[in-house]
Amino acid sequence: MEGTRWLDEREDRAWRGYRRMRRLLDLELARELTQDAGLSEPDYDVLSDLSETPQGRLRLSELADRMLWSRSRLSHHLTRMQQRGLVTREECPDDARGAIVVLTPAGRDAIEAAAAGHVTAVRQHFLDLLTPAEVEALGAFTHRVVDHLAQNRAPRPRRGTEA
Amino acid sequence: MEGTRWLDEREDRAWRGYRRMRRLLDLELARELTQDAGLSEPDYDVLSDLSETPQGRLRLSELADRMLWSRSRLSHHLTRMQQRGLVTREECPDDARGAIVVLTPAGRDAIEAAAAGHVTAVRQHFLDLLTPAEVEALGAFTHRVVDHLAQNRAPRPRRGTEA
DNA sequence: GGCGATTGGATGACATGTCAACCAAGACGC
DNA sequence: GCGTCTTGGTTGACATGTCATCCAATCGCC
Repeated sequence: MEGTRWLDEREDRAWRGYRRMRRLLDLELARELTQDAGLSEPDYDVLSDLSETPQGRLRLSELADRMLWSRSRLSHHLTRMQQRGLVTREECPDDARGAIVVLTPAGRDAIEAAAAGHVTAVRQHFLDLLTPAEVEALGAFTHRVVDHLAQNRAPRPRRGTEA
Repeated sequence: MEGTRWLDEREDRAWRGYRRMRRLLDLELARELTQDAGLSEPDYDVLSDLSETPQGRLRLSELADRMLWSRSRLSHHLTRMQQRGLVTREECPDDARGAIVVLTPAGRDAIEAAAAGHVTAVRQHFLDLLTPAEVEALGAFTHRVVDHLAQNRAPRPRRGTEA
């Protein structure tokens, strides 16, 4: 790795700022979330994704893909959430191997109780500190990066010829 | 929480993009780092922060503060890194309670071997996908957010009258 | 319709992170 | 100097995440 292009001052500032912001924002959002709603960020994400579907139900693997989680992680996490009464598992009619994750009424209550406060926190500590142009730019470049990264990865449900 | 201002389309796009980018970028950077250098991201961060000091040595608490880690987390992690020979602990001359974390030659080698590849990956999957104006904007708003978040938190080394 | 390959999901062992004690040493008031 | 309060760091118990493995059900192909 001889001809490495190191980061210039501007890039270094951006990269460090990004990472520090991430960390602080995570800490703060997680703190408020547990305090106000008794949920962790992963909890919130699961409930949020579920609640965005019409019936509050999703195949486990579908949910895992949306969240970019491994099936294993999700399965473990669901077991814990299930014990708290936030979700349940149902059998899948069309594929007997499959599991359907279902939002319980308690889970629905939990996310509805948490959502407003969480969005407010996201605004207060992040979005509202940005100018409209910055928000626009953020949307633009994050999606560009996502598209780029989504390519290398997961050559769609296909033969595993990669790498 | 009646009058919640929910996210408009632009904000929602930015927020989702941000979170998805984070996740994908983490996965990819961590993947390359372990593969090419046998280090996790936390490992890399510890080594990187240490190597930025003139002597490759830092008080444990100072390092923890820089990284925004709890002392406990750092202590555990150092124990593991120490077992791999990447760092050592020394007694602190001016404060007998204190511990000084020291980069070993092997640790120095490890970070030097990893750095170029990591920076290249950061460029390839992130910075180089942004226009100079976007990099500039990223540096600007992340630091703004960091400053904001740093305020609520940690009322400096002072009496603990908070909250 | 039967057999090997793949897939969906669960599980156990292990790595990592958090939280709440704990302990020794410094700081401070007297 | 000596109680008491705080601080720096470690530790153990526990929560969470990862990885490899396993099993049953589906798929493909004949």
